[in-house]
Amino acid sequence: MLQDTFERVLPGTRKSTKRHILQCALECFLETGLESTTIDTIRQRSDTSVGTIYHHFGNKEGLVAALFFTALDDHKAVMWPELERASTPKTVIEGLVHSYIHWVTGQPELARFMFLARASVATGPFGEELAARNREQYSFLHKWLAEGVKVGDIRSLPKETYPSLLFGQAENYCRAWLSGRVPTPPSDHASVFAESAWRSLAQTK
Amino acid sequence: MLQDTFERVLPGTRKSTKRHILQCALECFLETGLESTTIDTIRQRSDTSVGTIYHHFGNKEGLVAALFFTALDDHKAVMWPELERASTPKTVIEGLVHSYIHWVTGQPELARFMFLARASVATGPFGEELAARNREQYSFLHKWLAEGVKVGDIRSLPKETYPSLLFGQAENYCRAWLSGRVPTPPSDHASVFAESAWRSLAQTK
Amino acid sequence: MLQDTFERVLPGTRKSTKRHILQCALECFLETGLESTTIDTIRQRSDTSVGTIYHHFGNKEGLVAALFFTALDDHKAVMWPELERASTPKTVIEGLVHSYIHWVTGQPELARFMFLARASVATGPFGEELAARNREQYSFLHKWLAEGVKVGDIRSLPKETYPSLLFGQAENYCRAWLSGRVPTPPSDHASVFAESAWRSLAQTK
Amino acid sequence: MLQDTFERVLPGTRKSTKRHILQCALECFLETGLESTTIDTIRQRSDTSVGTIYHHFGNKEGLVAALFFTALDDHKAVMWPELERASTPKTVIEGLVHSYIHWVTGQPELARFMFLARASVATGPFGEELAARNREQYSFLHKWLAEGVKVGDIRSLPKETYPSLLFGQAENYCRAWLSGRVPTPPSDHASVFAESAWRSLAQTK
DNA sequence: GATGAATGAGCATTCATTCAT
DNA sequence: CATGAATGAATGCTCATTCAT
Repeated sequence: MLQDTFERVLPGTRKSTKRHILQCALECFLETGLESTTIDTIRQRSDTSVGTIYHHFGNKEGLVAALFFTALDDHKAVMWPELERASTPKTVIEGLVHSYIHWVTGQPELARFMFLARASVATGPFGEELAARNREQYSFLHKWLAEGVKVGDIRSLPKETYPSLLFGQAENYCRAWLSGRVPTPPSDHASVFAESAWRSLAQTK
Repeated sequence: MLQDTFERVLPGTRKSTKRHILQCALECFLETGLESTTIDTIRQRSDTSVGTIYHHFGNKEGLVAALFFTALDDHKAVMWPELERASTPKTVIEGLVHSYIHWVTGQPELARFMFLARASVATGPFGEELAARNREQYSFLHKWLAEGVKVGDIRSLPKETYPSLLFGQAENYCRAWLSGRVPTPPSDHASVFAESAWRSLAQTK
Repeated sequence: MLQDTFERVLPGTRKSTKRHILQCALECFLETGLESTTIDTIRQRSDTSVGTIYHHFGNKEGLVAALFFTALDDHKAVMWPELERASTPKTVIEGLVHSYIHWVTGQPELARFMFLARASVATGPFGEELAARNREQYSFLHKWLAEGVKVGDIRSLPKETYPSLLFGQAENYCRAWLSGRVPTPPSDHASVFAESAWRSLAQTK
Repeated sequence: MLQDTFERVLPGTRKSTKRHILQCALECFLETGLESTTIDTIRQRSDTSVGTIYHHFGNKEGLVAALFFTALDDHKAVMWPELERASTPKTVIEGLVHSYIHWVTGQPELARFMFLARASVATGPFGEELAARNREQYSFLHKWLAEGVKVGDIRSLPKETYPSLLFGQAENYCRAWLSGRVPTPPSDHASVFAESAWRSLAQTK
């Protein structure tokens, strides 16, 4: 299953070598952590050479970033459509939480890697790119919410609290599941988190 | 202000040297990260010698753990009393969120350090100690919630989702604030998160 | 101007690719040094491929040697004729110094490269070829000087000191100019060095 | 003999380890060249550890610089006194050349190393320090020469040509000797170079 | 001729840790 | 208690060179 992650995620990437290294690196990072994984570990697992790794990714940071943005793209592709589904506010809000949980449950490796690598990527040379993508992603959400506030469906709250109210609970549980602190997959509780998000955001008349 | 953190937190520690090293190490870890901070960096900042550092903390992991459990103790001392305050369920739930946010806002360095070091401590030789403390801490909470469920104040939900529902939103925002992604301190939005937590957990009759 | 160096120096080289690589390699070596210049740097600047570079020059050492001997040929072509000009000893000696300075001033890139690469070439597999060329070049000079000594025009001195007495001062200044330690081009002081060389070598009756 | 170089040159250096590493590094650099000598080569020869080498010198560049400035100090200590010897201009000029040759002949290892490392040091982070020392050193010489010009003993020439006229010939021969191109030590020809320098600089009435 | 992916030995440097003083 | 010289395994990365296409 893990073997196929990048065939699905990066179907355009013909170069099997590059994709293969990404796959192996992901496994190494998840097993051993970002800093503890050495280039040589990845080389052994992927059965290539350090030269090849550097040829394709420049350096370790570049490899991490390539992996991270691949995950981000995949995450985004699952999340976006939800906002555009014409439906009631409740359905959209709950749909967003469901989508988030669906992605994490479907791609636990990529999800864990994103939690693992976010701080590192944000600090490194690709930090600005990451920040830009985040801004772009949330601007859509904020536009949708602003509309909901105007119509009287959504509570009027400080803008910066919305993402936390919407995803905070689900994310917290996903972290716990991904790190093994709780055994039950978030998908089993998706409705709980979806409903709580709606309770948190809904304007009660 | 930062200078006094450990005088308040570790009033018993007479040895100014040890406390001084802890303070300097905290600053280094926050500025440079756990792995990137070297013993020599801490030595320079604290103007001692590597020998002294090893004398007091055994090794780098021990230094991190000392710092982490100091923070955990402080955090716990602020959080616990809340559960014991006799009051309405709503007040207790909201009080817990307020306490959490109060601590993070009052000890941002320690809070950031806890987010920074948790994974490392959990994996290392002090992992079991950390897990035990967590179990102990949450068992009180779960007992209190079970009571609320029985009485009909609290929604009956999977036990493992409660912590996420209670703290997830506040924690998510605190992370964002501590990492600089949002500028407004969580204390400014404490009521929002407190109320949302209550909405998420309250049994609506 | 630099663009044309090899069109003048290597007019026979039809293959513009080869000449282009030589030109780019020269620029790289001068800017970054012999060892610090990598094949990949040259590849980037010349917009070719490593394969092409290796196809034409065998290896890095071969590229350096090709450049060096090109410079040596050019240098020789300017210097030789001077010895054959029928004239007074003074004119010949001064002419040699003038020629040397004229070449360095006219081909500062090649001259700098010769100073840069001589040690490397002398140690490498082309060392013997270089030594042979040097012997050949100086044998003419020594023959001419021996004649001058016999006739009583030139001081009788240890044979091995003549090259140093003749070119040492000019060379020292040229090095200083090429490395930027002095701003005035050697051509401005050519007569000073020419006259001093003659003073050093002339038999005072 | 080589063993004692640094006991004479750095008598104040008590730390035998540091001095020992300097000595071994000098030998390695002379045998193998600056770039081709690896830290590990020096470690093997000095029978210490890489950690110790880095502890004392920071990095390879620092080791080269330490060696270079040690040589420069020694060179300076031999050259300076000559200018202060009250004597005829001819004696001073010839004395300077003799001193130069005497130092090179007496410290061939240090002399070779200076030729080897100068370019590297000049380009690196210690370049400005080197330039400053050179300026200081030559300012004395230029003052002395200016006096000689005023009195009518020394030819009036462009200031920047004097060092080349004075030392160029000797230096050129020393380079040839140190690199093995000529077998006879410069000391055997010291008078030739001293006299030629005087001929080059003397004002002929 | 031209290309560039692949190779892997080799290198400078880092850093936690030890221990004699 | 304090010091800091010494250690050496480990690591990220470089780069000349090869070779299949």
